[in-house]
Amino acid sequence: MLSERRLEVLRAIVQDYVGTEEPVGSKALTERHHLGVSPATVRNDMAVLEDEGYIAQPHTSAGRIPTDKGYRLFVDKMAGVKPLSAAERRAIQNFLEGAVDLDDVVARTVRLLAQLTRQVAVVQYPSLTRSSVRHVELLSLAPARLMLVLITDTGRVEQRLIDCPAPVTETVLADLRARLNARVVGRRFADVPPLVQDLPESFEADDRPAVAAVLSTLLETLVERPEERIMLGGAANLTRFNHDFPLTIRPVLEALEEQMVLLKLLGEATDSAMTVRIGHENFHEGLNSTSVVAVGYGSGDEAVAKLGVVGPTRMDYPGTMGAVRAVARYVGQILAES
Amino acid sequence: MLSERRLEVLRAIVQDYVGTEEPVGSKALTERHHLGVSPATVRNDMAVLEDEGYIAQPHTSAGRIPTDKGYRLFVDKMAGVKPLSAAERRAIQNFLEGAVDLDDVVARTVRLLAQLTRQVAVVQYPSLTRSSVRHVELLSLAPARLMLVLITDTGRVEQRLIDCPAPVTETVLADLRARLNARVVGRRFADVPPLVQDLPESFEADDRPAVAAVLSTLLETLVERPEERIMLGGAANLTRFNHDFPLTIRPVLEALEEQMVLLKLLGEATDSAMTVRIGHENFHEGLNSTSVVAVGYGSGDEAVAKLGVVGPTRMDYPGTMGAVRAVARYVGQILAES
DNA sequence: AACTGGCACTCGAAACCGCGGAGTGCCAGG
DNA sequence: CCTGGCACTCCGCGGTTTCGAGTGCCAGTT
Repeated sequence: MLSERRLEVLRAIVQDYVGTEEPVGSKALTERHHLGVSPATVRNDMAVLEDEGYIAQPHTSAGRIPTDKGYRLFVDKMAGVKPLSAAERRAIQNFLEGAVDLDDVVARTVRLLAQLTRQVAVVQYPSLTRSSVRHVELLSLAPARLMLVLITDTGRVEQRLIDCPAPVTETVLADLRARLNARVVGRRFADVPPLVQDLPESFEADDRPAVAAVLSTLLETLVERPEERIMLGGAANLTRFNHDFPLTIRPVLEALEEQMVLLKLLGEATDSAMTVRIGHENFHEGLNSTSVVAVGYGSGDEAVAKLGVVGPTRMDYPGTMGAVRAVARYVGQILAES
Repeated sequence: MLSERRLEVLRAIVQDYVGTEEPVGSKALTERHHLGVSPATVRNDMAVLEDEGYIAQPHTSAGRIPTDKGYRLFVDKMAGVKPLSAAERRAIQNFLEGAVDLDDVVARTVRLLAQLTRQVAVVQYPSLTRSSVRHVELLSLAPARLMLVLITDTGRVEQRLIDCPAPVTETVLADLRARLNARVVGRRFADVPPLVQDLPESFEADDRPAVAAVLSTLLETLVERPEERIMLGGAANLTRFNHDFPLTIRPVLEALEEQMVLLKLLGEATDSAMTVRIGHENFHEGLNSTSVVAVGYGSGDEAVAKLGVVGPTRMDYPGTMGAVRAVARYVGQILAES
């Protein structure tokens, strides 16, 4: 176990390094923080911290920088979540309230997060699988061609084209529309399948194939396509750090273009606890010197999607966590209102 | 006027520079291209080309690189549009045909363009203002709360919430829905306003405010919100060039995050001719060493939106133009089919 | 035992230097 | 009008030097 002062030294190192982006030495430490001990003592502490793997030297006789393990200890034991200022909160609220539809909410959220944290922001669209049906609409575009429009309680709209095996009359369509809505409105997506299974049987034999086609498309949309959409922004912030590396920015940009990677980045945890993944804790090569701060958000009590930021491991964790949490809350509010 | 051979020299310089990314000298030129003259002669030609402003030296006694003006002459007079190989065409077709909805079409198009050109791809969603109405749907979410869903012939779907001043009965709603569709389906957006102006008058006085609310939201969606959405991809390609400059990648990334800038980049020309804007021809600072190749695409004869790529001025213009044009065509086809 | 001042040592970053070579401009001759 | 030759320029590269921040260790103090 590390003594109290050693922890204090680690904290000081993290803070200084985050600020200056340069390895921090014993002398600078004692000057900028009043630790009440001499540089020599700090050096001894540093040697211990290094043995334990919390800090490292880029090369002999340079200052120390925190390791992933060091950052981990920092966020677990020492870093609070810095709340935002009142002004910031108001700005968030105002900015998000101007949104006209779901796309706009997500777009604004991304911008907001990127600006607030000065890092790359990632926002997942409210997931289909965790939300519920507000309305199902069926439109006839041509005699044997329908469009299915699905509206969720989070304001998301999905549409699908359906080619029917046979023409469908308006009356049948209206009938189907009414029954469908009666059964599924208000239901969670996952609960829908059993509720509509027997629907075709209540129609004339001639119409059953068409009804079946509609249902299969509906179920496909609801369940079988967990393809989640994601929006990201603030990529320009990648250039703020990384003075040394087009070398390191490259794989990050590549990773950020992969929807799958982004989804995994945000994590699959369904509860709304904030997760911080640091450096090598990220499974993905090329994200080994980045950290991800993510949290769920939702219109109600439960999270329907996640959002977060990815930045260099040397980030201001308390500040970033504060911003992420605050934005998630406000987005949740906005979604609940619409 | 430049002699035939001087043009040939310019072409050779452009091609070599695009390939090697290094200033090209007279000797290398005569070796790689059989110009039939000696290096000394080429040097004289180069001197002339430099006087005319088509090429420049990074510093005395270095090779030459093309200026923006040089590239301009190159694409105007010398560069054809390199057609894609049959294999590439097939790949495009296959890839785009897998799309399930408009979002997916756009997403796939962006990927495709980025991969094909190895540059940053920009695709504008089919514009609202230039497309026509396929269907208007009205849903009642609560007694005095409606949702308007608008489906365009390009498959785009817009939805809006409407708060009505008074509750609306289902019959009135059905009536309104039917009349609305009868009047506007198949119409271009711009033509809609006069067609619905007198609609409120045909309803009971009690319902007119609600009808008016619906109409105003509809018109707002059709006309007053020319906010276009844009998707981009392939940002990682920015790192392929620019070995020298995180300095130059920064402003580009920033510019690419501004929807407005992107829209202007694609240009406002409504016809489907391809535009190439080179270096300083771009109004925007920070895009001064990038070129933009853009072209309109559409489901029919007329362009409903644009797409293109942005890359370094030293790009393979014929190849890029070929890819952009081909992708635009196939996307047009796909949209027409859906 | 814990802390401190002192000291020799290490090693990267920056400055400096010299050189090779690609490329140029110019000129005189075909 | 083209060409070979020639002197010149300057960048890029590798090696050396210097400088200084920072370290580890030790002996001395509290």
